[in-house]
Amino acid sequence: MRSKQITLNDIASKLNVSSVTVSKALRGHPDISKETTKLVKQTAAELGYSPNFMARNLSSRKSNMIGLVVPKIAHHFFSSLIENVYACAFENNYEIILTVSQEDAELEKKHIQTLLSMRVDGIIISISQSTKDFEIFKKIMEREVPIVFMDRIPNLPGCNTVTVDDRGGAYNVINHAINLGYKKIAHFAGKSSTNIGIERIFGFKQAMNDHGLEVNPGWIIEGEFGERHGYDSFMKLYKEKNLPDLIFAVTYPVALGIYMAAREVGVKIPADIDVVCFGNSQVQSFLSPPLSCVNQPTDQLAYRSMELLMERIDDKEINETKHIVLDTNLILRGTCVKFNKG
Amino acid sequence: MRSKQITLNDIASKLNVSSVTVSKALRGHPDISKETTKLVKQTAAELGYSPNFMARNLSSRKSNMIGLVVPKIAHHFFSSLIENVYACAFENNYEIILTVSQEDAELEKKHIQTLLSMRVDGIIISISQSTKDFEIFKKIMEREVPIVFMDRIPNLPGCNTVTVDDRGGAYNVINHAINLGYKKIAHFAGKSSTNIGIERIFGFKQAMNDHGLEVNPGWIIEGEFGERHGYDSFMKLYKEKNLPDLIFAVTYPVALGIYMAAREVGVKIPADIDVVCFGNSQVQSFLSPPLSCVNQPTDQLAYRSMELLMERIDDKEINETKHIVLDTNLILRGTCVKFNKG
DNA sequence: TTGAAAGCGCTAACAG
DNA sequence: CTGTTAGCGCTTTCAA
Repeated sequence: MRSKQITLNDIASKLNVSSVTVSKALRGHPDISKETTKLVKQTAAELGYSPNFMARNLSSRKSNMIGLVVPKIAHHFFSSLIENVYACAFENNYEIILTVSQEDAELEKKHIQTLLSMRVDGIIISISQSTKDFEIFKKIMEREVPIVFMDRIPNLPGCNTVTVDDRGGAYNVINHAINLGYKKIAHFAGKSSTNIGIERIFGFKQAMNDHGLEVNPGWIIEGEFGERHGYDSFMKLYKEKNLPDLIFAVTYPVALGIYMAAREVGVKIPADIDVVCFGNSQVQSFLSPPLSCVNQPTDQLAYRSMELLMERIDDKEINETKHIVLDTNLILRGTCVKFNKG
Repeated sequence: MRSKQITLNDIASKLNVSSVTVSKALRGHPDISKETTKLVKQTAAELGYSPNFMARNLSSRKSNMIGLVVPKIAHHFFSSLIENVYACAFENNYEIILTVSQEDAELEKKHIQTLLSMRVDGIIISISQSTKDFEIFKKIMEREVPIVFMDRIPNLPGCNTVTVDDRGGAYNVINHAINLGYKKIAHFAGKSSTNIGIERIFGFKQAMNDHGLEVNPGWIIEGEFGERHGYDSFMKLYKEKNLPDLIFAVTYPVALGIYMAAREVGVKIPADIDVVCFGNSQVQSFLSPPLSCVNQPTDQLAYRSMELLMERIDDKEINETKHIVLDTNLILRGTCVKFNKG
């Protein structure tokens, strides 16, 4: 197969010049005359030349590739994030090597090793919910491969992060709810081993406290970020006959799980119980009822992460660590807009 | 940065053996004694050796990378497809290089060139809706880089394809609807420049014909695959006071656009007008009303495509072209289950 | 069982 | 402006 691949030498010998000349011409190096450059480019096109990135990267010691590690792909938050990272990378002439950890720490580690082996110029990562061992991140940082943590970050000093103001977002939505009249509020929370889990719980509690409301410990239920958590936790409270007036779901899928469970047992949203969640998605306005949420600026998350990473790739000498925190905003739709009970 | 990277030579000199020995040992080559192998692996681990894939690929002329080109990523159909391709690739020790064409033929072409430059071992592609020039695909096939077309395929002889039975799926759902009593049925169709557009239209027409129903030309509206098409087309018919009893949407996003428009003008689904679409998504059951659809087996699409591609990578001599067509199934939820009008 | 030599395709540094 | 030399880190003969 590779026998058919055209190389610099093929072009060079056809034109009776050296391969170096061809190499330079193809890259538009000012060394080479307009004439030659034009001629070279022309024959390259004719021959269907396709530069071998492997070889190029090997000798130039730059790959123009950025590794991206995410926990999931088939969720709106991440697919939107990914799409934006790709867009920004493309604008800046980088290739993205995307890997998916499936929320599994082991897999994540393997992927990182692969990326390192591919000699990516830098890495952007949203860590999995099960990642507890941060040794590998330390190693990467020691190796001086720039890395930026995006949204899901480890509790590790000295690393560059781009996150959303999870605490503030949670605070705002709960504050809004309380002002509406809600008092019995539950939080189907993320694991407190994750930053987003902790921060959202913190914002929730703080809002409750600021209003002098008691936090029922049974109403903070930690779990994973998927539908299952929402479904199971709702069912648990339902069976205990211990449903609150409002549930604040840590993610959109968790809210979906709540919708599912509520429908199953005939509990009406928002008449009997109300729901709001962290994380937006296009289809939320089509749910019944349309789901209100705390909106995360996924485009900003992606672009700022890329910019920060590129900054570090371009200048390895910078030692300060940056923590970019982005604002959220509340999107009110059919839930969490009116208190329905006496 | 690269100065810190450990190479085969570093390990070799530390152990007073040649780099060849190390190379072989690391790959578990039977040439090398158990002892040496063990020793080598151990020191490699100690030193934090990370093999340089660029170099490896360059000299072995195999990249173990597969290029994947899709039109979109933030849509359930594609993200699910991608996730499954990744899973299958991982099981088979391949890396996926994912690129997103954004439904743009030019971008798609660039991405393909990049993949070729990366010397991927093969390519899986779902072509964009605007791809009209198939020259590049011919070139790839001439170059003997295996390529498999998945779901969105070009009208090009001699290429390997894995698709869903679009025609049959469309036929079945319309047949079901007609049996229910629907007669005035519209199809918000895909562009007839795409295979899935054509096939779904064909299945639609055939079902109508088989039941002796007339196809109103104004009720087949071609367009793109996004929300916009659904919204605009609905509004068009609404303003013309020419709404049918049932709309068959070519994709799930198109159906979503219909929901949006219908709500805006106060047309009730399914009481006033009913909707059904091609393509499933987890959230459809949470829509109001839950949306019925023709389900595509994304896992099968992905796995069969990967298998076919790997087959061609492993044996370049095979000349026959394969066309794998997968069955769909109807998922009935809150729409298209009962005819509501006299 | 090990290693020396050659080369994958390209680029960087330097000479001409 | 163009070319020579050297080498990126690895694997593949082939000889020892």
